[in-house]
Amino acid sequence: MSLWQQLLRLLGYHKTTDRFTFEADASLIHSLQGLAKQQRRPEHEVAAELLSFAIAQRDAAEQNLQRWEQLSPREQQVAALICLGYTNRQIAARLTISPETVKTHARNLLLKFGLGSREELRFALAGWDFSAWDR
Amino acid sequence: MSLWQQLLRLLGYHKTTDRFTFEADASLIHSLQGLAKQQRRPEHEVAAELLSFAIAQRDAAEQNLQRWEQLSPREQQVAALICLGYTNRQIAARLTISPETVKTHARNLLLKFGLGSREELRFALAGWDFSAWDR
DNA sequence: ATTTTACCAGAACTTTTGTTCTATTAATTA
DNA sequence: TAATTAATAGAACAAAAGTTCTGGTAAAAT
Repeated sequence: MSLWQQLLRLLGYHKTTDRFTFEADASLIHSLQGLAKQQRRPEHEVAAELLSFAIAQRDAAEQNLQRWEQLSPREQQVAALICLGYTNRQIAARLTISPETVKTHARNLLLKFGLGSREELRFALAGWDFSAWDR
Repeated sequence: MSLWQQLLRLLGYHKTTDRFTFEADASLIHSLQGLAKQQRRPEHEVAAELLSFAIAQRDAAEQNLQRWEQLSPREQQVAALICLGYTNRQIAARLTISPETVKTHARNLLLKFGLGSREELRFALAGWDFSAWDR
């Protein structure tokens, strides 16, 4: 019985793996084995924990999406550019407004997110892809 | 408890009973199903991706530990307090040095980490527990 | 019709971080 | 022994973010 099948079984699944998924699993199996050996724990246990960790990350991302949707168009623009790492001055130049206005929008959107700084915003939305806003 | 042990603990290095693991799996199944449904993808595929993501996080943490160990005692102090969210002034007061000196140590430790700002440091070490440095 | 609210715009002032430089000391290297 | 390096300490200046305030307009509520 393969590791993946062990995992699926642990998770209560009884599906067979197709060929594509198996290839991806090969590298995962290797990583999992390395990690499990390092931790001296069974692979399936390590895998379950890693999944739990990853899913928690996703749940937080879901909540942030709801907050994102409450932003005004302008606030979303500013938020995206903040997360892309631009300074107020750079954002201002891009949106043809003043840096002070950027700060105002930043303040407002942070309030809607319930965050205290743009660093927190960048941290909260770290897994998001804002490349579409970077034209 | 050493920092390494703290880190391992944060990374979830602890023994669990079969029973605990089983309970965790039930919630995992639920979460996985929800996520897979949302993404309209097979559960095992989503799980593989999540695992991949989680393992990448772990690898990065390992690398950061090596960099941490290259820091001088003072640099570790400053790094820990930075990650706990203190300002230069606050750190200076605590270590009875000037804020300028804090900045110098910050500069030096960031160089050793290969990072550009304290925000990046806080991001890189986000999963670490620095409470022991917060007396 | 008037008031309220959300959105967009902006400025003055403060705080914080970043950048570049200087100096001393102990340990190591040439 | 002199030179080099790492660690620790510090300051001047610049850039960036944070804080508090103001103002105009359109739409919704009173």
